[in-house]
Amino acid sequence: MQTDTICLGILRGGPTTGYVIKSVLEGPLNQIYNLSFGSIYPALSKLTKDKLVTVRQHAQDKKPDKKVYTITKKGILFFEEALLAEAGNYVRSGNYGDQIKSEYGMLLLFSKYLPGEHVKLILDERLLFAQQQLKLITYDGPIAKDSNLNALRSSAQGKFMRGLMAEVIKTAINYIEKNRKKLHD
Amino acid sequence: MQTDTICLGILRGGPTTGYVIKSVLEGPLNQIYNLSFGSIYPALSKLTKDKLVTVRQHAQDKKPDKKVYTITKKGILFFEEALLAEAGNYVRSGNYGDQIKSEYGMLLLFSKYLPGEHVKLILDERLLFAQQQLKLITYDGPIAKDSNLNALRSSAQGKFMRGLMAEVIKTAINYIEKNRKKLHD
DNA sequence: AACTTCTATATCAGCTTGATATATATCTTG
DNA sequence: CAAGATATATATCAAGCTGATATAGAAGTT
Repeated sequence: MQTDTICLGILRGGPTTGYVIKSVLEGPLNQIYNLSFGSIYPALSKLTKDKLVTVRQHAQDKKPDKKVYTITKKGILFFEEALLAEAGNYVRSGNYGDQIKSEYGMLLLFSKYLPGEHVKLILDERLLFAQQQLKLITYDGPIAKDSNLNALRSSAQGKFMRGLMAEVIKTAINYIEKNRKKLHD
Repeated sequence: MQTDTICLGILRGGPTTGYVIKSVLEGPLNQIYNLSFGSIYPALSKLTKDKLVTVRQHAQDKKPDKKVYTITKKGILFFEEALLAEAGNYVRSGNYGDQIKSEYGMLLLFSKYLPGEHVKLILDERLLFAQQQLKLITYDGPIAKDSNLNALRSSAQGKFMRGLMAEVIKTAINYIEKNRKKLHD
């Protein structure tokens, strides 16, 4: 999905800054997608130039300028057309992620070249990490940050995706616990 | 994981070509990682220059040259050290994939801006695709191609990863079937 | 009081992708 | 059987993305 489309989609939930767009992608939704500032900031500049968003520069006394972006009517139309036009392509992405770079999957595949003790450790750490992720995703308490993230998280779509991710992680944890003996004695 | 390390890891299973390295990554293991030729060929050149692999150029009558790469003793040592050194970093990659670009996840998150009919279609196509993926991963019949892929697929590690992926996909299919009504009426 | 983390924007070398080019062999289908 | 499609095989490159780095004040922690 185009970086532009993703920025517009998040701005559809309300005006916000580039910094917050990144933090939305890094919160409970971090299993789905991520973008670096090096992609977000140029995208917002381009969107501004194309009049799909507007900027209000909050020049605060001593703080650095805070640029709040708002999606325009033109931007809303553009966003919805882009989604419709490209939806078909996204169906064939992996489960869940088409541009997959699973360092961990490769590590396990190659783990036969590692000492058994080390493999044990790697699996222990992994289970811990997975449990942390599960907590992060299923956490339903208040989040400060931004109303934008709240809206996305509590929408029917946000709940659906969080539920899906939680189920997937639980499955993975169970699988590793039951089958790890096959990778080390 | 470095492209170099991945190439070495696959060559650890036996000598082969750049073309086959790509096809190994695209077979039943495609849910874990992928690399383009634009990454693989330069990596193999670099590895050759560093004496971690050697090349035998099979200049066939009319066919284009076939370059078969073999890992050297130096390469084997380098590979195992690299794995050990970096293993800790890979534990904190996502489930499963840290550099996640799930176009589909974003599409579902944004699906509230799409007509219900369209959302229905997207979910139907997705279920079909997931079932295809499941078949590809669980397929246990003979594969021609290369002994390298066969070895990786039938190793304890390969079986473990394929089992994990299969469970995860099954979970996702069940979840979508049970909860899809929340995304369209 | 010192240190760390958070908010906030910006840049850039180096790497990766997806498309494209080239050339032959083999398989498939009307 | 001929035509067309697919598979084998390497290579290149523009466009885009990441991870690191720089900057700087605020707020929280020890």
